[in-house]
Amino acid sequence: MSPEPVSRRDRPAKMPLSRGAIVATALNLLRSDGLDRLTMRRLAAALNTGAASLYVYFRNAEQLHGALLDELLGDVDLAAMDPAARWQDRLAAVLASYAGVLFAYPSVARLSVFTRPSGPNGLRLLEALLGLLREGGVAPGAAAWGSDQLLQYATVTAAEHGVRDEMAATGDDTSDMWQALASVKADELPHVYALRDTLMAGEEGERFRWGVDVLLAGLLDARSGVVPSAHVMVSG
Amino acid sequence: MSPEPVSRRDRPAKMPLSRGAIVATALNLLRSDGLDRLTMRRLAAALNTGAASLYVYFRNAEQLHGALLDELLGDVDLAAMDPAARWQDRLAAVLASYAGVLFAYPSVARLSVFTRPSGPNGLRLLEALLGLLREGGVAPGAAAWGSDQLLQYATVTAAEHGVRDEMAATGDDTSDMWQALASVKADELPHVYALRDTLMAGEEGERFRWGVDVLLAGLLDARSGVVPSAHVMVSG
DNA sequence: ACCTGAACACCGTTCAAGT
DNA sequence: ACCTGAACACCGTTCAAGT
Repeated sequence: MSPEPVSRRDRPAKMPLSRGAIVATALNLLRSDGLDRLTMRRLAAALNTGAASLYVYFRNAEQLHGALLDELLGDVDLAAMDPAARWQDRLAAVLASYAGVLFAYPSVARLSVFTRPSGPNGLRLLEALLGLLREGGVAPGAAAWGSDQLLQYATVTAAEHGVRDEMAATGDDTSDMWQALASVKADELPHVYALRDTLMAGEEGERFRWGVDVLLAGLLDARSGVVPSAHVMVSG
Repeated sequence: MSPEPVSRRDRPAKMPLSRGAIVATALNLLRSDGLDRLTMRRLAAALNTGAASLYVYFRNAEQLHGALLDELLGDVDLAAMDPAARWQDRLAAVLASYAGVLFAYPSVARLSVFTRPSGPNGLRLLEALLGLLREGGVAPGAAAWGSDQLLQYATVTAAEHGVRDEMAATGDDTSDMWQALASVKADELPHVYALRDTLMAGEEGERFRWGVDVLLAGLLDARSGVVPSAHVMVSG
């Protein structure tokens, strides 16, 4: 018998394209090469097809990124702590789990700053946060707006961490901010000068937890803990 | 007499390149075409030269973006209010002025999320914020870390506004989040369902001011208003 | 030192043509 | 309906060669 013809360019046998197969392959490429190298062309090549084929399943690269983000959010632990713990600690743990997922994919964190997670996993995360805030006695309106602020804070913190990582990897480690602070003069910018060490001090996780506590204290504060009443529309 | 030779490709007479000239031209291109179209090649063409010439003055595109950002921050009004007003209101006004500058350059806002403003104008803004927080009685450590959180909040809010603007301009106005919230079922995600209108409600400036107040209340709170003491290094 | 054309190694997206 | 090769209209950065 004659040998079976090998599939094009000697790649593993082609499986049919599908949103799921594309996302799975994209995730692998993301893990191995990072978001910058996850291009439509390279992804298509990994799937043994041409870039044009991807546009049958995703309107554009941005929509693909959104699907990737939600896939990743499936790893967030929504009950990341002893249910007997204080609600604040459980909320911080959920946010830390979310931030941790983004830490593991630094370039995705950067992307997620501008892509509110609206897929099923993103909505589950939102539900968990709202539940914890309501449990803690945060008013409905403040919970709604506050959940957004908390999520935003965690996302940006993770994204900044990712950018720092990339800079370190590039060997571009002399942060402009460090240099700028080092040359500040006491008589020109006295507050910056006095606090120049504290501004950059602290371990990341420690600062993150501190920032979450600031937001929670603010949300519980009597003066800021409610939103303009016209916007509180509790339905259901 | 023979006619004077026109300069290459009939452009205005070439002035010598310099960091200043490059930044000025880049700002014009930014205003007219947006960041996405401000490429090294197009910028060089506007300066009547080749892209390679820009690399004499800027290590790469990112460094150019940083210079652009600091240039823009020169427009931030650091005394944006009656000095007799409450420090909270003055601080909110400074942040609103900062956010306003970014609103005027939506694509730069996106960029500034990952480029801490470390130029002279950025440092002046930081000095103003630290001064106001100290005046309000916020402890040194909390002022240092809190100024970062406030700046981050303003930056991301402006950047999100910019992304929304761009989507509206593209006609891509059916936000994924809106669609997702509309199809949430009461029994699956009860909190999200109950708050689905409030989550997206509110005018941007109103939400922004509310968020600033949450952060300030949190920073003034006795429990979160201090940072781990090991990090408070007041020098000078 | 400063400047440049040309080259290198890529991009996202569209479209006519195939199956 | 799904898939594709080829084309369109671009990118950032480097480098050898010029002035």
